[in-house]
Amino acid sequence: MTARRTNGSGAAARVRTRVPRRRDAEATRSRILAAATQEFSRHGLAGARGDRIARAARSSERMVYYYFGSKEKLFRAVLEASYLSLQEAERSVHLDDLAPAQALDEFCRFVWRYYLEHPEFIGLVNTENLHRAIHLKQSPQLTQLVAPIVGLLGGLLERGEKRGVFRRGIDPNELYIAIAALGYFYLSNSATLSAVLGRELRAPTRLDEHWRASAEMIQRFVRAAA
Amino acid sequence: MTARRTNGSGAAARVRTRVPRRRDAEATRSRILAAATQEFSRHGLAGARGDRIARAARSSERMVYYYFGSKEKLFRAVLEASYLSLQEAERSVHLDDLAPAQALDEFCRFVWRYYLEHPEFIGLVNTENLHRAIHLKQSPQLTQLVAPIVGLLGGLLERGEKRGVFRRGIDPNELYIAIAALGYFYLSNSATLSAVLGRELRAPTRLDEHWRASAEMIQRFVRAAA
Amino acid sequence: MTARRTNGSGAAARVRTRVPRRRDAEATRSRILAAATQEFSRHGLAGARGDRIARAARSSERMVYYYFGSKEKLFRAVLEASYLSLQEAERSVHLDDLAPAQALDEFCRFVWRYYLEHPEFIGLVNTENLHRAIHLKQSPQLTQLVAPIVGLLGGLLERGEKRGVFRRGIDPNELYIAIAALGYFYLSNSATLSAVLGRELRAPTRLDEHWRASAEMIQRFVRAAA
Amino acid sequence: MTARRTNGSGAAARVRTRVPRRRDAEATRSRILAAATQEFSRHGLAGARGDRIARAARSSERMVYYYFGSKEKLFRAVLEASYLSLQEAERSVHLDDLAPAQALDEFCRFVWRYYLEHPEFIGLVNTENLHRAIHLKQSPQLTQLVAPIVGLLGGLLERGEKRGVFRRGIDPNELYIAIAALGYFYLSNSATLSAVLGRELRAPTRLDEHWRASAEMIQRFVRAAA
DNA sequence: CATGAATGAGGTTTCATTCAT
DNA sequence: GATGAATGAAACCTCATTCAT
Repeated sequence: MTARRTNGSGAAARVRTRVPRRRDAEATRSRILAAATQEFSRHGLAGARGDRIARAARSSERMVYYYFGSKEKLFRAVLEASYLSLQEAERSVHLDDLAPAQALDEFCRFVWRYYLEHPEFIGLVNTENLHRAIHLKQSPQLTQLVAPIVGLLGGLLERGEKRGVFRRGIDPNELYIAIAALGYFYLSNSATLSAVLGRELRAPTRLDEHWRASAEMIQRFVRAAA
Repeated sequence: MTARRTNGSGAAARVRTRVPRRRDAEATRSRILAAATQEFSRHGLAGARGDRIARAARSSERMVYYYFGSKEKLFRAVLEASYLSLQEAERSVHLDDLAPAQALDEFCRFVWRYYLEHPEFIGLVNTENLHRAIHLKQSPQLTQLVAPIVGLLGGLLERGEKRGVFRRGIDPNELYIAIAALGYFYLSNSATLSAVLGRELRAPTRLDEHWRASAEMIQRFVRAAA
Repeated sequence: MTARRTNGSGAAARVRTRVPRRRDAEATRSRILAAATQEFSRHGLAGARGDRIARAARSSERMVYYYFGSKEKLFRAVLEASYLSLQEAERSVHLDDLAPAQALDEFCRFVWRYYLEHPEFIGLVNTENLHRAIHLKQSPQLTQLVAPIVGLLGGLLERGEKRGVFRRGIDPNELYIAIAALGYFYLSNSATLSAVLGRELRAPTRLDEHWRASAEMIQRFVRAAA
Repeated sequence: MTARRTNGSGAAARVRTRVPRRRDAEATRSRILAAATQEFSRHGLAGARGDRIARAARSSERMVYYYFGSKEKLFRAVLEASYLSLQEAERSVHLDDLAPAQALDEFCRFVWRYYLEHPEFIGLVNTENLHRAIHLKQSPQLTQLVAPIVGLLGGLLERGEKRGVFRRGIDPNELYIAIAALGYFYLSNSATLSAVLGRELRAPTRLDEHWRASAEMIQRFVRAAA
């Protein structure tokens, strides 16, 4: 029912003989967080199971409560961590050195790649939307989280507009949503869409085709009339 | 599981015009189905509660099992009914009398409206994607369900192409997905997006703005170069 | 959930146009009884399922209650019918024309054959013993049911004793029990015994061997010392 | 399912001699097992009730699942424990120091006594036979369980044969079955037999008489012709 | 004579969580 | 800091049975 953990991180134990469990505790905590991220993403909040999280984290259910207090608090912790990861990734996006159209393409690619490589993020966000974002609203640090990235887009639009390559009057928020929508929806709904369209949307060629079509759509949307 | 009874006992109906509906199987069944549709959409499969469904249907939990056998089978029935409703609605879309661009606009409007007016559909589809479409795959009648509507789009693209108003080489499947994505994602994720962008996406003006921007994007995507 | 029965026993309907359902009712009743016999025998009283009985009888659960009132009453009816069948079969045993030893052999063979050919009887009796014979005790006609057959055995013992081939002082009741035990136990417990002894007790050769050994044991038990 | 804890915390035991046994896993587990043994024996698998088991074990239904996982697994555990108890008891039978006939008598007495003193065993075995030994077959350790005791009988037969007191050609398996049959059937079916024969088979005198008659029958069966 | 609809009560099982050491 | 034992509440589901026609 509950896994035992032979506490034998040899090296660490040898180095710090007086503070033996310190790092270990942190490690346990983060293994639980990682396991919970997968579990909540794959099964939703109601469908997530404490024992599966404990097992996947090579810890015990008791520890989950020890560190996180309750299932809901654990979910909030997972959600916060996931959004912060996204924000951190976004910070690595630098578009200033590129021509506007190319920069926008780069941005689209970033968003698409992030969703593609972080399926757990999509699952968590869907779950949170099922719950009408109540957990998100409880984490003040997460509100207005996307501001910087939208700011980035806004700057890019302005730059492109000045150079005459982008048309005027495009709302950066709407643009952000459109870019997100084209990638997110495709991946989040690939299972039902594949069934219903009768073709496998996760096939590598299809994924690539979709990203290209999406980027094209975004470009044509912002492009100034020739 | 249980036979349906098309309630057309003409004589009885004539005698008692009030139709007490106490032992009306079809009515009970469909009240349960409607209640379950809401419940599953709002809480997912794992989060849905049998007693809430029973109460909302003004029936008993026992009846739920009498008609549908199990929670999962009930979910499947709900899913089938929802997809069939969509298909039926799609059948009412006629685009042949309109100019291509206008027809495409009409199509976008239809999709957007459907999602807007059927939030329960979005909830169900999200839930089904969480489950990797296992229930959908078990309902053979639902596979290839969207084929007709994609065919419609394909015909439209061809027509526009011939008239020289649409460019060539656009995959109707991709176009369908893009149109769906722009509407679905916005509504499905409005809660988290509102929190994270710091603005209420459900405000009537915003909704309208979004539909307009989406339609514009689709038009620009297919439009032949001037 | 419940089976339909297209009531079309053509011939009967044609012959008696005024009393159309009479025989049908009787037939339904006895199909239910037969189905219940199997079900109770195979699953016990608690494990028996009304819907399985109804389905096997090509009738409905409602009819079961219509004819028998309750599960327990149905069980009693089954039990009574089964014991009466046994009694009837016993009435066909005639031993008077045979030499005592041969007659005893014949008797053993009868008992063995009956158990072998009526596995449902064994199941029912086991079930009734689980319930400490409360149903049997409620059916006054069934008490003292075996009296005649024990009487038969008693007569046989006397006859053999007089001829000097059987020894004295053998209780016919005990003899009856012993004969029953050797056959009943073997068949009733064949599943666990086969598993535990590591050999298939139901193999035709084994069955025959056992009957022979049992008959031999009985003969040696009653035989007068040479 | 859950690890056992051999309750040997010496120090603690020394401090509190009363042994409060409140959080004693092994004790709880075995109380549940004992209660379940009675319940399954008395009511069969389908008729057994979880709440009765919990109450009799002075525990909770929840604990039953904590330790045994499901009703069926609990039944399997009960069955295994019961068969192992029998095997253990059999190990205490030593026949080598007695003359063959006397040893055989001793053996018969042991079997009879075991059944008489372990009515729960008979109930369980009957239940398991109702289920065609599916649980027994799932417990590999229990297959071929009776091998040693049959071996014992085989040795005894050989010994008696050499001394000329037992006749040749007797299958120890058949002999074992016969001995078991005579005792088991009498006790297992005492309720129906009593009703049907019109005499109380459980009366102490009757019990004794039966054991004597059975032993006599076995002796006469194996005895070499004078 | 027959039946589909309905149901209360209770069955087994699972869940998130806390106790006691 | 960590753990195994324990638990109340409620989940899903099944059963024998009755209602209303």
